[in-house]
Amino acid sequence: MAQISLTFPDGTAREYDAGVTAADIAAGISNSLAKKAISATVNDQHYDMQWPITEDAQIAIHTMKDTAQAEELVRHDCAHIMARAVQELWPDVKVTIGPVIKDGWYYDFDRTEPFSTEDLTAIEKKMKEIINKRDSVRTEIWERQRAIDFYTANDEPYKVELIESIPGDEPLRMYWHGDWQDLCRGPHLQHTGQVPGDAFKLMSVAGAYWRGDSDRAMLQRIYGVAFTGKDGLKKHLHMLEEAAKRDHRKLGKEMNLFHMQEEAPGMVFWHPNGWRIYTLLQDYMRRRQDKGGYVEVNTPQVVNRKLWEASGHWDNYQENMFIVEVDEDHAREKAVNALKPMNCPCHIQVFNQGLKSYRDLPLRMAEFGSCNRYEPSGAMHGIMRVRGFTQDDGHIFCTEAQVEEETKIFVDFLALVYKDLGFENWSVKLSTRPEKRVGSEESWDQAEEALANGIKAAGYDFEIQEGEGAFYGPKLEFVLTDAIGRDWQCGTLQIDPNLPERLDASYIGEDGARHRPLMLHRATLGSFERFIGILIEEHAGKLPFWLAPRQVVVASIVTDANDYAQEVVEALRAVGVRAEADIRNEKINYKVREHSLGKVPVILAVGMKEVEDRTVSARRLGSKQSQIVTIDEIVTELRAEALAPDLRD
RNA sequence: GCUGCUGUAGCUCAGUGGUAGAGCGCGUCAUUGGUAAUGACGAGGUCGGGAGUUCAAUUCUCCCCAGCAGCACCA
Repeated sequence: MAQISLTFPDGTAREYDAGVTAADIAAGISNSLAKKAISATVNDQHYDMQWPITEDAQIAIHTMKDTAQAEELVRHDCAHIMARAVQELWPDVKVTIGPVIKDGWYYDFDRTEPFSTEDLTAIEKKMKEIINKRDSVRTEIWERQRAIDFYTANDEPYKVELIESIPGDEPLRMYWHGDWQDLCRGPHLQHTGQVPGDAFKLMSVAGAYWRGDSDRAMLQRIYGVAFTGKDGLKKHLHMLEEAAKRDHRKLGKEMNLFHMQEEAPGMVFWHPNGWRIYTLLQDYMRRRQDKGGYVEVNTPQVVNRKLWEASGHWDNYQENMFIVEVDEDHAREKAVNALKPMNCPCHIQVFNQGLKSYRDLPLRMAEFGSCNRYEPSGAMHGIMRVRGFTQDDGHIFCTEAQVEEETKIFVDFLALVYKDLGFENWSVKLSTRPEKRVGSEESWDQAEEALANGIKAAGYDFEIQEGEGAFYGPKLEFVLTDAIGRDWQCGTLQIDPNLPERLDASYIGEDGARHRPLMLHRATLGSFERFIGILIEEHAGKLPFWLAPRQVVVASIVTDANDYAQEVVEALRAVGVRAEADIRNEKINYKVREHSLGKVPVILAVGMKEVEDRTVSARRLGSKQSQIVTIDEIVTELRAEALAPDLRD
């Protein structure tokens, strides 16, 4: 038999027969390792203990201490164990797929009856039984047709379909533990007992379409989380609890920022506190955009269908538009209008007024544009996904040659804004040409390259989302993450040669002839609604001082200090700090507690001592300590802090 | 839009086939207190909307609306 040489992490190399498995190797090293081993990394590939190794390789054998590998295996085995538990409890349930995801796994089942909360408990119990059986995991490679015949005979139509959709005719890997069997790439643990029985939990059931296609069967998906030990699970559950406290819907209520109600689903009623944040953010963005060379415009909310027909929205986006029919007296037919779902067609109307020269390009046009989209009911989420929202929208009219430079300028701009607003972690995605698209391959090549180069020039890494671009052009997405780890696209930059064409935008070139400009759709925050939602969650409601709707409360300790409290408030207001007096007949403890819960960043307590000394006792949100300072000192300090980042020196 | 769950006082929630309860908040009074809840008393609800079953529905059934989780969607 041929010999191969395997090199271990400590650098030693050993000779083995070709086809040796990690299990053999571990057994050759020690009994305890053979028991503890869970998998191996062979030349950077994650190997099952049973897989034969046929070539010289670097090898590392893993135990549960190797968290990355262990978590992957535990979660993957949990998926299988859960599927087995479900089929043992309800033998007529059909299995489909069950991948590992962040923190856990899910598995999709086809079952007529819905899974109830009690069912989940029963499944968990059954899973623990299976784990306690310590059934060894066995794997075999099967010919494709044999696998198809097997699943056909076992009445598992989804598995048959899966195999048929796998391209090529390579043999497939089959796995067993006990009598239960699944088609799976692996790797897996050595036996079910290697899954810690106290470190997983089934979290929820929800519907999910077979193969992610809304035209196909709705399956039932069970989500679970799993870790390598029970501390991991405990930490995770605690993290979820903490995240729930940052939820912008909860904080929005607690801080009295906004509300929503049944009569206007997906529309925000901004309260004074929330609207303060909104306008501060808008003022800030306006100043930034002015400095960034944008011209601001404002365009109509209600526009006749003719424009939407010309732009293509009428044919492609109608089901997402609020349509307004007006039955005018004496009119032969009803006037049909739509609330604008996007600002771009209107911006081209502004661009089209008067002849434009190449000297006008790039022309950066901005609008805080209110849009309405009839979003599917299930898509709505707090103020992050709504039907009425305002974009910090902008369209850059430019030539192809200017795209790369404009991209870099925009990314720099966005990075500056995100930094000002306290975001360190955001990611960029480049979505490339989709299957259904317009335009030549060359123009797509050029557009994708320009975006990639622009972002690289700005100094950021990006991830490519193959085929996720708009039908008219590629796009950059700037993604922020909410409290419980859901990603939200906020900023965007999209190249669009299509709309200028459809709406006949042109400029006079150096050569005296008419040319078509390109249009770059871009937004930095995305929408104020979504961004404020993210902002609240990122800061857990404790907004930076300049954005805090209520900045200072001056709380009197005794009634005799009330006038003085009012005087301090006036001194702060005179320099533009948002201050209010709390002279209610309540104890200072009560006032401190209430305003702390209300996330007011600074509480100034004043009693008789402060009245006599002309001082305040200042307390920062989150701090247990207070500090005695003079009125002048606190006014100077807070006045500086109240400035938006772009107004500081 | 799809699957499942939920909807009771301003908020958070308990509860029942015989038209409802707590805590907080709110109002009044007392209290003048030193950095995360002072006390007493009081007001407040067609139990999401509609229909049905029943002597009787907030409770059971159906339809609708909204919210929540996930899926799909987000040119």
